[in-house]
Amino acid sequence: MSRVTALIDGNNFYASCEQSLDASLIGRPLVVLSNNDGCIVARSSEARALGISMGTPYFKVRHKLDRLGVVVRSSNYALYGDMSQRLMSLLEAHCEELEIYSIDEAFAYVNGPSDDNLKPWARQLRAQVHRNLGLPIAIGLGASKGQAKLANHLAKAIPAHAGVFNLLTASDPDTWLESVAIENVWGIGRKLAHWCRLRGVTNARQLRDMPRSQLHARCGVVGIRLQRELQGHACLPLALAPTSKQETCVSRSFSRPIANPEELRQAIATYVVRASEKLRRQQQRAGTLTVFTRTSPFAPAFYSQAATIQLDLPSNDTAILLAAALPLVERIYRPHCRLNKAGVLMQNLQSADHLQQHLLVAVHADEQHRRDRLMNTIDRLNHRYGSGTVGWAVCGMQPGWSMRRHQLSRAATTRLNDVPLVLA
DNA sequence: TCTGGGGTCCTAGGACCC
DNA sequence: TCTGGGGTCCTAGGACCC
Repeated sequence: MSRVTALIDGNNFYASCEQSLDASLIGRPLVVLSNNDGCIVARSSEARALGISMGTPYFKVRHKLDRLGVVVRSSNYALYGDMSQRLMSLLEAHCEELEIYSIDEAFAYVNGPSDDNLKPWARQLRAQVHRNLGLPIAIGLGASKGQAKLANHLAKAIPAHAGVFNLLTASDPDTWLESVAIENVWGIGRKLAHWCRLRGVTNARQLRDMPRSQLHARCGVVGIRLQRELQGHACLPLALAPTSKQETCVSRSFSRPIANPEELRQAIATYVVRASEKLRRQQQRAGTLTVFTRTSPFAPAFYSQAATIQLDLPSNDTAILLAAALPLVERIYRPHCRLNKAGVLMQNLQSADHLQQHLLVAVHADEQHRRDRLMNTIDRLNHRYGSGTVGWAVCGMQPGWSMRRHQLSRAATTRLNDVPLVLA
C-alpha cells in the first residue's frame, strides 16, 4: 500500500455556485465581487477568457464589463457556505481522511496499492459531485501537499487532463513541473516570486532543485519545507481534527467614509456583536480585545489606529465585550480623516468550558450562568428568525455606512422565501 | 466618488531573569 | 580601565494563504 495525497477543489467556486443556482448563467461570462462590491474575486471560465483578471477593482472595469455583456454578482456568502458544506460531506463519504482547508478546498489521503492508478476513482468522484451539486471540481494527486497542489494546478490548466492529474504516474514529471510558473507555486507569493526570478528561478522544477542554503537564508524553515514537499517528502501532515482558533476578527470597509464618532461607535458595536456570536459558536472566550480603524491605503495621508484592552476575565458575553470596546472608540477616532474601514480583533482566546482558577469566577458563577443562558437564547432566536431579530441599540438602525451589495443573488438554499420555484 | 475579509506561521529583537 | 552567557517570553512585522 502507498498513501497518496489529493487536493480537491472547486473550479471558480463562487462563480460556479451562482451558476448552479441559476442555470441561465451557465456558459456565460460571470464575475463575483468582494464585499462592498469592491474587487473581482471569482470569474467563470468565459469571463477569464475575456482577459478579466482576479482582484481588479470593480469601478475600474465596470464599463468594460457592461460592454462585454459580463454578468456581475455581489458575493453571497450564505450561499457559498451552504454549497461548501454539501461539497465537503460528499467528499468525506469518498475519502478515508479529509482536511477541509478552505471554503472550496480539501486535502485527502487516498490509499491504494503502489501500482494502482487512481484516475478511475478521481473521475468517478468528479462526476458524482457534478451530478449532485452542479459544481465542477479538480483533483490533483501527489506524494505531499505541495505536489498535490501542483498536480491540481495542472489538472485545471491543461484541458486534456479534464480535471484530474496524478503527478506520481505522469510519464515526465520534470517537464510538467517546468510548465508551472514560480508565481503559481503554493507558498510563493509576490515578494518571493520576484526574489526567485532575480536568481533565475522561474518555475516549480527550478525551485525544487535550487541550492537549499540559498532558500534557507531567505525563507528560513518555511522555504526548506516547501522545497522538501516539492521533492516528494511529505512535511505537512493533514490536519484531521480542526484546531481551535487563536484569534477571531470581524472587520468591514464602509460604503462611504465615516462622518462622525457616533457612526464609528455604531460600526464598532456592530462588529463586537458579530465577533461575540462567533466566539460563542466556537465555544471560546476572549482575554484581549482590540478595536481598529483606518483610512483608505490608496489615498494620501494614510491614518491607522488601534486600541487594546485586557479583560479582567475572559468573556464571550456581548454586553461585557461592548462595555469594554466602546470606550476605546474615542482613542482611535480622528476628526477630518476619511475613515473607510474598522474592525475588532478578539485575542488570547480560551476554551469556554475551561473553568479559570480565579476567585471572581467562583463568586460570580451563578451570575455567569444566567448570562450564558441569556446569550444562548438570543443566538437561538437570531438563528431561527433571522440575524438581527434581537439586536443591540448601540449598533444603530439602518446605518448609512453599511455594505454595498447591489447585485446580490437570492439565498435559495438557506432562506425559505428564496427557494426556487419549479413549475411542473 | 468607487480598491475585500479572515486567518496562520515564522523571525528578530527587546525585556527580563539568573 | 576592565562589564558574561544563556534562557524564556512577548511583540511587531513580514510573508503567505484562500
